[in-house]
Amino acid sequence: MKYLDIAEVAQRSGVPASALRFYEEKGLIASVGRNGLRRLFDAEVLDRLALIALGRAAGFSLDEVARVFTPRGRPHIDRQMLADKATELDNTIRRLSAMRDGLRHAAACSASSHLECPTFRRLLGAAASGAIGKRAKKTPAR
Amino acid sequence: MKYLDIAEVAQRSGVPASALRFYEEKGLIASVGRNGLRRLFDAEVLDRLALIALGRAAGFSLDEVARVFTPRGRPHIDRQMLADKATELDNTIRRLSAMRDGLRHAAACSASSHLECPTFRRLLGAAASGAIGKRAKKTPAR
DNA sequence: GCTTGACCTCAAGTGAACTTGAAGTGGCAA
DNA sequence: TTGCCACTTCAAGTTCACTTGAGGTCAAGC
Repeated sequence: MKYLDIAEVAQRSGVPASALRFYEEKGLIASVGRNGLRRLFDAEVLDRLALIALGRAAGFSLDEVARVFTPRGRPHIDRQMLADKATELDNTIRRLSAMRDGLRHAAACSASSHLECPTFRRLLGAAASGAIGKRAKKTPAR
Repeated sequence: MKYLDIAEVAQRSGVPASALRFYEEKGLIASVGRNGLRRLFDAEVLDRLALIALGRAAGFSLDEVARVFTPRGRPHIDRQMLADKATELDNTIRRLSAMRDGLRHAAACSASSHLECPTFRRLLGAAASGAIGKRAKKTPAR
């Protein structure tokens, strides 16, 4: 069988070598051996990395991914966990939709100052009260 | 007129005093004077804080809020900026919706291993390819 | 007048997820 | 055999948004 060296995994997965080493240290992935100093990975690691990317995209922290997605060895994913995460995403989506609508309105609104626009003020109130309270964030590009 | 001391602002806005000092240092808010050592704030600061919360909820960093939301003194919000942010939110929402659907499916899917489920693998592919690539994150509760 | 304690400043710490740098190693081409 | 250089390790640095801690001040109540 053909093993992949870290550069190849990095290239195929788009995950930098430094991150791969970091993931290995964290127990998220495992190398199958070495060629001299160099780590060798099984091609399966690519699935694993995809799974990690998926978890991260769904809002799991790396620690959560480590705990939830890979209890031991082969990934064995808890269906309830997935359903819960889906529900959580639903709430996030609802919040963001409200935000988007508010922003859209504010952008189109003709009030001289946004602070005078009732819709904007409602948004403001929601944001202040924490009814929105959470936020959408982009991953630092990678 | 009545000025608010930092504890009052903290209490009314829900933003801890330490964060208020931090915001002042960053130029996001300004105190109008002192009573002895103690900062005094105009009640207007509450609007400002709501605006900051709104910006953060919409995905702006504090630096962005400082630049975009308050070019100088009174907030003067760029409508184009708002529209852009709304569009960005739209994309985020679309991505998250896809994620949610995928998770939902995976949770219900009967394939023995998620890795054998075609829908799950498609999700995996999307996550790996960066088609999803960004993530939703919660603000640390506050 | 004196104590109290909420506020002050400034520096350092936190946590997540990596990246960067310095110094070292070893497989492979010439 | 030599030398290259992509890889290695380990420690420290980075960014964001704050929080925490130590040591200090002062308006107000008794």
